[in-house]
Amino acid sequence: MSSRDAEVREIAGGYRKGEAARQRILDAALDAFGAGGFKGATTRQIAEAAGVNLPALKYYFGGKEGLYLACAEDIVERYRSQMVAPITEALEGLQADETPAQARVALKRIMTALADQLMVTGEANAWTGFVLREFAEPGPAFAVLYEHVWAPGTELVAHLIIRARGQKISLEAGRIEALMLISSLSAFGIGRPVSLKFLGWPDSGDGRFDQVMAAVFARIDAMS
Amino acid sequence: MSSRDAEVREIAGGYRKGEAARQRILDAALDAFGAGGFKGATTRQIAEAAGVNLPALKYYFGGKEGLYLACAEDIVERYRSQMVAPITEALEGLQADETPAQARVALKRIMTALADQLMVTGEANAWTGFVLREFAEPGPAFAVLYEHVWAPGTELVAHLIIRARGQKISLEAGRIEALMLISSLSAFGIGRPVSLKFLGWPDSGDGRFDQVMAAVFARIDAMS
DNA sequence: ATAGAAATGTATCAACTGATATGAATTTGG
DNA sequence: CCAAATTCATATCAGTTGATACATTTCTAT
Repeated sequence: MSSRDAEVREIAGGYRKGEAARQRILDAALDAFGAGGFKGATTRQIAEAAGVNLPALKYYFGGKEGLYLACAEDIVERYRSQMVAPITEALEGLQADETPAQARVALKRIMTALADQLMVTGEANAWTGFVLREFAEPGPAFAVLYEHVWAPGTELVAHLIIRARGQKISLEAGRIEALMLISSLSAFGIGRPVSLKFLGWPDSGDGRFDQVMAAVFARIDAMS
Repeated sequence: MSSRDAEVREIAGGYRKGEAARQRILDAALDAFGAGGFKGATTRQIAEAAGVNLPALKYYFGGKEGLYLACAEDIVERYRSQMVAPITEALEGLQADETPAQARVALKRIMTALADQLMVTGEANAWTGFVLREFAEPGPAFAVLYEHVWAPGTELVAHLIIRARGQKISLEAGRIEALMLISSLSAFGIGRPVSLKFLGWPDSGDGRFDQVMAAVFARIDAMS
């Protein structure tokens, strides 16, 4: 009976006070899971970082696994809220018969928004770490991340690339190029600390972002 | 005193019998650490997979952390043995004043050898997982991997790109391009299972590798 | 073959981890 | 203000993990 309380409470809003705690736990869990993976993060560490006690995790999320899954859903939500605009814009362009040049513009918008999430946003570290670990060894959160974020996003980029190339390459070739274009950003997502060290950059602020995007744009412009 | 036995034995060859066990442990550890990270792998799991008992890990490597570090050194060794040839070849070309076209050829060789390690080699999964996790959250093995593998390899690719572009871009721009070119392979390294699923490929055998390399080559040929 | 070194095996410990039983404190609606 | 639901805190359990003390077996050199 007490094991069902959490689920019930989660669905039916209920009191307002707990929402703050719930969010703090979610944030702390995202950081912890993103840094150390599922097994690398401990519930005690998360609880302490969130400023709550241990049973609160069970109370709000049913347990460690439920918390992990809630993190995945939260990531999907944050991703959606930032990417909806450029994605719908790009989809409209594809349905209309846009020119290769127009497709390149849409592709640049998509990649900029994506790079912004990876490089600039504060929670990026947790975001990328979480997704990457889940992809490296698919777990319970893989399905939701793949279906709602990765697959549609990559497919969209693939179609934009095909359009940018004047429909002269196959769907498969477009998908391969899309995978490589997107994963080339991982150097500044999950691999950011290493890349910054390699470039001798103390931080990734200001013009740094523009320099990286210039390289991405050059790559897109080279699609003929 | 017993804690120093392992180090002594490790340095002075000693008896031959143990080398086989030592190697089995190392292989099992690479798989385990690569799949689950440092905390995700348990010493019992490694010992069982290696067919030895628990204290053997301490006996041969001093403990879990020593084993982890030994894995990093092993990775460096395997990388070196496969990459020495194309790397020295490329270095010689750079010292001679090779043409952009020649630089592109050398670059293709490097990327092919790298992709071969990431995509084809059987132990690739463990390799990429291990390196990636260590880069995501630098631990004790980071230094050796960065200094001996990542930094020199990426710097070489950067110089080749600059040469391929007729010395018309800055060192920094070349480094950024190098980071992105190399990390674009991660889609088929650490992200291989997801990429295969996305492409609808049941496995990554045969012509698959060629298709990916065709995309990489096209990207290199587009450097003008 | 035999002494000593090397390798393996048994048993166990202390710390940590996730989970939860239990109850107190707090908040909400009437 | 009060009863009920919600939120939070204490204490503790059972399982796991890394480590190690200790005994035993196997191997090498002489």
